[in-house]
Amino acid sequence: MSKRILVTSALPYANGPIHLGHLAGAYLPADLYTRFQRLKGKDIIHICGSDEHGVPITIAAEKEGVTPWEIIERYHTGNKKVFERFGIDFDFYGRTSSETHKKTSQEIFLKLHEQGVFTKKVQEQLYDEQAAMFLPDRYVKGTCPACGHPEAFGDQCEKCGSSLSPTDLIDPVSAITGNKPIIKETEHWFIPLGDFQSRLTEWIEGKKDWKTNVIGQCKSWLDAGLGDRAVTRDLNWGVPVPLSEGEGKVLYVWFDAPIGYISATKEWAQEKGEPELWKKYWQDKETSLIHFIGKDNIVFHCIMFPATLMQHGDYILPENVPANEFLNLEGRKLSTSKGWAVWLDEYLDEFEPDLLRYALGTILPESKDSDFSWKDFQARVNSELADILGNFIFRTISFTDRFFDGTIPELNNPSELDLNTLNEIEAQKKKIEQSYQSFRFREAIAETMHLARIGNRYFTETEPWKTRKENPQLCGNTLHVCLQISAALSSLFEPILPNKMAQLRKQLGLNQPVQWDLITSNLLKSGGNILQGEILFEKIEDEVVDNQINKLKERSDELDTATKVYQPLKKEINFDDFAALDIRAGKILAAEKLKKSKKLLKITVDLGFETRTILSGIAEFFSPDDIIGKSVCVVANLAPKKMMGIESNGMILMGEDSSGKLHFLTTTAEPGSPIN
RNA sequence: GGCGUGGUAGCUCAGCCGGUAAGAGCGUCGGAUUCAUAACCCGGAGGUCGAGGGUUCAAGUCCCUCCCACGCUACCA
Repeated sequence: MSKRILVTSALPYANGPIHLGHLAGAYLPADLYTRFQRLKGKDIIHICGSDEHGVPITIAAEKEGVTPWEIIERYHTGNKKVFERFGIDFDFYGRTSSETHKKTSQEIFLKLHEQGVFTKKVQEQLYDEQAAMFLPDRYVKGTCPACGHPEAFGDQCEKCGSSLSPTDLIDPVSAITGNKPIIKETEHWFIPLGDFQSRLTEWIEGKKDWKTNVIGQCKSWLDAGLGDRAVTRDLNWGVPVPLSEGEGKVLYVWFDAPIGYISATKEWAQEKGEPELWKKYWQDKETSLIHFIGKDNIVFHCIMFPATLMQHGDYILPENVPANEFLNLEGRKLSTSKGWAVWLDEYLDEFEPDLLRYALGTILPESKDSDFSWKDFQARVNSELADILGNFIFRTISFTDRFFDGTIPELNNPSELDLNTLNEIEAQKKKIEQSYQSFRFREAIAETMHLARIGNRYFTETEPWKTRKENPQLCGNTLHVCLQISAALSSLFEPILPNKMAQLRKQLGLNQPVQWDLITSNLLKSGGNILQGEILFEKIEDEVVDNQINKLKERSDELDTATKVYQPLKKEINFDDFAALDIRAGKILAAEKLKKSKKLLKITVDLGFETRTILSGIAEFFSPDDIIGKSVCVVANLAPKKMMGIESNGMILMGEDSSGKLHFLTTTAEPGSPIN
C-alpha cells in the first residue's frame, strides 16, 4: 500500500440538485472509503467540486432568462451545503469556474500543445450571424427528420429519441435569435487517442484488481479502436483556449472537468498554507489515486483523462476506478425530468443522514444495478439499525445502568464463551478492513452489523437477567463483554454512521473514535461510568414511508400530465404544398428484419404500378410476420435514401400514440390508389 | 445488430482459479425467552443456480447456442 491516497468523486454538474443516484454512484462509497482509511491513519484527502462549464448550463440559463453564473452559483452552493448536511466529508469542494482551474487547465492544454500532440481539423458548423457565434448542437432547433417533431434539438429529438446532427434538421433555426443559421468553417484541436491505444491497453491490462464491469467497458472502447477526440468547442462559456488562434473557443468540458480534481487540490493546498502540497498527491509515485464515479463516466476517467495525464508526463495515473452501476428507484429508472427521483435535500428535511448512509450503503450498485425502495429503507432502519444494532446497545447500556449503577463491571474469571466473544471483535475488524480495502462496501457494512448480531446472541445465551441473581460475577462478565463490543462498534461503525456513533461514544464515556488499528476488545476500563441509555434509532412507521412513496408518485404524475403536450401545429401550408405529397395505397408483400439493425424492417410493398423496397423503423413494435398482407399508406414520391447500405424508396405512414407506440394507417383501397 | 456487464431461495444478494457451498440477511412458519424499541435467541420450510446443448471422473463455477435486464454503439425517410 502506498504512503498516501488521493480520493476524488465525480464532479457533480452544476445544473441541478443532488439525488440518491448520485450518492449511490460515487459520493457515499467515496466517503465510506475515505473515512475508513482516515481511521486507519492513512494520509488521505477527498477532493470534489462542481463542474460548471458546458452547454447544458448555458441552456438552463437561457431557459430561465438568467446568466450562467446565476445557475452555477445556485447549484454550487446548494450542492456543497447538502453534501455537508449528509456528512460527505470532502477535504475540499472546489469549482471549475475558479481562477485556479482556468490556469491549471490552460497550462495542461498548452503543455500538450507544445508537445505537438494535438491535431487541428477544420469542420463545418452552423453559425448564427446575428449573434456572431457558432451554434452548439443543442442550440439548433428544427423539425425532426424522423418523426416530424418541430422542436427537435440539433443533437437529439426528445420526441422520438433520434440522435441527430444539426445539419439533419429540417428548417434549422438558431435557438438564440431564431434566425436561420449559415454553415461556416471552424477549426478545432483534437487529441488523437489512437496514438495512445497501445499505452492505454497495456496500462489497463496491468490492472488486475479493477472491477470487471470497469475493465469490460474499457476493453470495449479499446477494442473498438480509439479515434480523434475534440478538446475544444466554439462557445463562450468555459475555459478559454489559451492561444491567439483560439479566440472565441473554450476547452471542451470533458477535457477540463477532470482537471478540476487537480485545481481543487491546489486550492486545498493553498488554503492549508502549503501551496506546493498538491504535488505530493498528484505527482508522487507514492500516492494512490482513486476515482469514484458512476458507470457513465468510465470512458472519461479510464481513457481520456489518463491519456491526457500520460502525455503531460508529470502526473500519476489512477490506481483504481471503482465505478458503480446505477441505482433504480422503486423498480423504475431514475429520471429527473419525469420527477422520478429522491432529492437529497428533501430527504434531509425529514430524516437523519445516518439512516440513509446505512440503507443506501447496503444496496450500493457495486456489481449491477440495484433498487432503492422506501419499504426497503424502512426495513433496513427498523430491523437492522433499530432491532439489531440499536437494541443491542440499548439493552446493554440500560442493563448496566439499572443493575450496576452505570459502572462498567470487571471481567473476572472469564468463561471460554466470554473470551471467544471478545475475540470476535478483532476477527470482525479484520474482515471489515479487508472489505473496505477491496472496495466492497456492502460487505464491509454487513460484517460490521454482524458484530452486533454476535453481541445479541451472546447476550441472550449468557442470560444476565438470570445470573444477576444467581451469580453476579457471571452477570458482570456478560455486561463487560457487551460493553466492550459496544465500544468497538462505536468506532467500527464510524465510517457509516458518524453522527450516531458520536452519540454512542458519549453514552460510553468515550470521546474520539479510536484509530482503527487500536480497536481492541479492551476499549473500556472496568470501573468507568456510562450514561443512562437513550435510544439511538427510532423505528419508522408505515405511514411515514407511505407518504414518501405517494409524494414520489404524485410528483411523477403531475409532471407526466404537465409534460403531456400535444405537438404544436406546424406552420400553415397551401394546397399546392399538400398536393406535392403523393400518397398511395400499398400492400405489404414481404418483410424481413434487417440483420444489423435494431429498428429497421426491410419491407416490400406492392404499389400496383410497381413494387418497392422501403425501410421502416418499426422493428421494435412489429415482427415481419405480423405485417405481411397489410394495406398501408405510403409516401410514394419521397426521395430515395440509403440506410445501412440499402436504398429506401418511400415512407410508410404511422400514427404514434403518447406512449410512443406506432400504429399503421390502413386503407381498403387497392394498391396504387392515390390518397388525398 | 455489435460490444460490455449481469440473470443463484418470495425479496436483496455472497459464491475467486471446476471437486462437502448450494449459502447469508430480510420475509414466512414453528419453538424458546423477558434485560431490551412486540425487540433478541434457536429451528424448519423454500432454489432442477435464466433455457438448451457440450467438455470432464466431477460444473452456478469452463465452452457453444438461445432468452431476459442494464449500459455503450450503429440504425427510425
